[in-house]
Amino acid sequence: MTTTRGYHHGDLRRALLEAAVQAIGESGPAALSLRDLARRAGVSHAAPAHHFGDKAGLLTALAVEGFDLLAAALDRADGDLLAAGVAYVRFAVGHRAHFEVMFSPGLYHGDDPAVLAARSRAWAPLRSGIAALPGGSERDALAAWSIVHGFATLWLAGALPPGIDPDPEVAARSVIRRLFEPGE
Amino acid sequence: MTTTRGYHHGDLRRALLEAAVQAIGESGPAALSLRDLARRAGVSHAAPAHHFGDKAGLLTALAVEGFDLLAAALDRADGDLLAAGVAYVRFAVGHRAHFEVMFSPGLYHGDDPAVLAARSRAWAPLRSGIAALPGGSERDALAAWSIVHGFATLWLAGALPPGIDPDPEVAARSVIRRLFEPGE
DNA sequence: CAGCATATCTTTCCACTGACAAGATGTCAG
DNA sequence: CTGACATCTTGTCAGTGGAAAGATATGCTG
Repeated sequence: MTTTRGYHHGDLRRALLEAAVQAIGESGPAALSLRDLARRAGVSHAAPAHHFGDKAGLLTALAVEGFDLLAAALDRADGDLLAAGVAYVRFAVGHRAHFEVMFSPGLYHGDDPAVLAARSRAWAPLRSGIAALPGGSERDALAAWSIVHGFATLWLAGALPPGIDPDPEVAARSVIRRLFEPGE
Repeated sequence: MTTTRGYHHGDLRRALLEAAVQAIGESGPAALSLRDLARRAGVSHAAPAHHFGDKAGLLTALAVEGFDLLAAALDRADGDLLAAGVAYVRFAVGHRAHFEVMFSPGLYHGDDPAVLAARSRAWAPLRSGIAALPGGSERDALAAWSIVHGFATLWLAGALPPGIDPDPEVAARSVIRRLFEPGE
């Protein structure tokens, strides 16, 4: 909890973003209510507007934060493509609220400069990891991104058939490896 | 099904579903309004409740319709996995409204029996196509589904980097092939 | 320290939404 | 014709997003 130090609230912006993550985790992005966030933060229902303009503005900030977190997680894989793929899935499962918003462009201002910049920051590590691979092509990068993104999305949607390994990282590792060793 | 014919409206249920597809195509599933659908269909704001109960009920019906459409499209590939993958992407792009709802489980009653049945109908063709492949495993099915679903989702989200083939089917075919011929 | 400009937050208001209840209307069986 | 029923309308309520205008704390300038 942030200290009630400094301004009226302390750091309302941060508090609202954290409340949003929690609320989305409970009921999904569609059911998000600005007034509910304001209640959670202990301020009036109009306070959020000052920081984010409107609901889409708040979700835009959340998307930027998400892309930055994702970029950091992928960077930590340090060129290891399999590790990066697993990190992608780990991020999606561990930061479900961010992830769901990030890839629901109808919810926020996708053409916001901050979003565009953060998005490309997240895309860079995967791209360079592919480029470092012998014979790595644009198509390989697209295939790698598609497979991890698809797996993560299906996992979050609960659309995967039963019988999958209950640990998303284990299941993801197996699926991603399929991209490198098709035979086995 | 329950398509009663020849009442006040004619077939309000159908009209509402089609209006929903159109409205979602314009503004996304989050901005969907039952009252707007009622206006589009020329009925009062409370008429939809009688057919679908509530908003989630309407989206449940839309999801079932979507899974059935998808199952039919995949069946038409007739065991050809590459064709099925392309058909998956074609469905997602061509029936964006259905697709977005289908994989947003927070929006509808995902545990509805009709949904479960339709979902497994859609999953069956891909599964059997994999099984028919020499050495086809559960992991292969998962990888195939992940890659097409991921590509379709990223395409719809507009998250793909520039420079991709503007025709989603062409780009998808190239990516999917990566699963079969990793070398080239 | 004093006074002011500004960022932050509150109060008030409006149009809209989803959901419910009760009544009206068309359709069909007998 | 009549009653039963599904269909649709009207009226209502709490909750929401957003705008406008006022209140208050904070930091800056002198």
